[in-house]
Amino acid sequence: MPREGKRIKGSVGERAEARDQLRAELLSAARALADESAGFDSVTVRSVADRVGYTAPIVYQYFANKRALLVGLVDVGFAELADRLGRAQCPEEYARAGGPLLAVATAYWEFAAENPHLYRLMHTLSDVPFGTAKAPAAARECFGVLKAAVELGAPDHPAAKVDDDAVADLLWAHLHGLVSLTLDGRIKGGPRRARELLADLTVSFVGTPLPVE
Amino acid sequence: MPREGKRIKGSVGERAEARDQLRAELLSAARALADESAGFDSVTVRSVADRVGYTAPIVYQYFANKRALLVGLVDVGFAELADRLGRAQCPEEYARAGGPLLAVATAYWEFAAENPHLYRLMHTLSDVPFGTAKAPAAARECFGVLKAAVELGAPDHPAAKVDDDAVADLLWAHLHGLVSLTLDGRIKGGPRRARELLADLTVSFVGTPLPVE
DNA sequence: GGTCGAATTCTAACGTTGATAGAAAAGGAG
DNA sequence: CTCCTTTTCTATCAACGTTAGAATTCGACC
Repeated sequence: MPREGKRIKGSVGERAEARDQLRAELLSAARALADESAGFDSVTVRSVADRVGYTAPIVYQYFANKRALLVGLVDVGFAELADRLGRAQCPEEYARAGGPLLAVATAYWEFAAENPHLYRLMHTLSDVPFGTAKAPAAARECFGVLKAAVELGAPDHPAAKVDDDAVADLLWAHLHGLVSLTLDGRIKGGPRRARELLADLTVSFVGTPLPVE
Repeated sequence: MPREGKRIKGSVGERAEARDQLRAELLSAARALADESAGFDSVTVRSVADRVGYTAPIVYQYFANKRALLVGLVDVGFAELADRLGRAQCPEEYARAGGPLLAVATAYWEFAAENPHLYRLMHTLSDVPFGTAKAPAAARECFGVLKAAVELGAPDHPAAKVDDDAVADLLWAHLHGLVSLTLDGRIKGGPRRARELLADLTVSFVGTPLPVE
C-alpha cells in the first residue's frame, strides 16, 4: 500500500500524530515482510521503506538504526504477549482451560504459534535483557501474569524456597524451552505432538505424586 | 597464527589429510573469532580466512557458503555436547551428582556456560531440524543420554503416557529453556541464581509429592 | 499573498559483506 | 624439463546498513 498523502503535513499537533503513525507503519511493514518471506533475515531497511512508499533513509528518521527498529518490534511483541496472557488471567478462563497453569500456558503457546518469527526475534535479539529493571514494561507484565498463575496453580513447587519469583521463572523457562524447540523443528512430531507435551508440562509442574511404597 | 607450510602439497593421501586439517582450522577460526568478539555476528568470511592465513575465497573450497561453515560448527557443538553428556552417563557420575537427572542437567548446563556463543548458534541457525531422521548423529546421541537418564530418574513422569520419547523431550525443553533465558540475560540474578533453579528443575521433574490431606 | 525558515524526503555515495570468475602460481608425474 | 592438475589469489559483483547533503514541500509570519 503506497502512501497517498505521501508527505507528512499539517499543524504541529497533526504532524506529531502522523509521525507516530508512520513509525507504527514501519514496524508493521517489517513484521509483514518477515511473515511473508521466511523470517527477519530477509527484512532489509530498503524493503521496509519500500513497503510504506518511501526510500531507505526514512527509516533513520524514526529509528537510530536497523537494530532499533527490530527492538521496537520486540516491544510490540511483548505488548501483545502481555495482552494475551492478561486475557487468560481471570477465574473464567482459569476454569475453562482447566486451571491457571493450563490457561496461561495455552495463551503463551498460541501467541508463539501465531507469531513464530516475532517470537523468535524476541529471544534472538541479544542485549535486550530484562533481569530486573530496565526491562520493557510489557515483559514485566507477562512475568506478573505467570507469577499469579503459579501462586494459584503450583503453590508447593520446590523452587519456591529459592525466592518469590523462582517458580514463575521456572515456568517461563519451561514454556520457552518447549516453544523454542518446537519452532526450531527440534521436536519430533512437530507442533501437534509438542502441544500434547505442553499439557503434561503443566501437569508435572503442579507436582506429581511420588509412588507411595 | 599465519600458516607456515602455506600451500597444501604432498602425495594424494597427504593432501586429503591436509585438506581435512584446513577444514577443521577454518571451523576453529570461526569459533575463536566468535569467542573473542561478541558472538557470531562479527564472524565474517574474510576474518575467518585471514585468521588461518588465507584470503576469503578459500572458504568456498571447503564450504558451499557461509551458512554451511556455521552448520559445520553446529555439528561440532553437538558432538562436544554428546561427549559431555556421555561422560555424565555412568553410575559413578549419577551417584556423585545426586541422581541421573542432576548429573545430566549439570553436564548440559556446563557445556552451555562454557560455550555460550556456540550454544546459541546451535539453536539460532534455523533449518537444521532434527525431528527424527536426518538429524546429526551427535544430536541423536544427546537425546539418547537424556532418555536413559529420564528412564532411571523420572520413571513415573506423567508425559510418559504420550510416547516413549515424550519425557526426554520435555527434559530437553526444560533444560534448553532455562539455559536459553539465562544466556539471553533474562533471568534476574544471572547465571548464579539460574544455576540454583536448575537444581529445582530436576527436583520438580522427578515429581513432587502433593500435600497429603 | 508572497517570502522565509523549518521540517521532510530523496539522491548519491561510502564502506563492508557474501559470493564468483578467471588469472596466476605451485608442485607432482612423466 | 615440460605438462597438467590442484591450489590460491586478484578483481570484481550485487546487496546491505548507513550518512551527508541537496532538493522539495509546507506552515507561519508579515
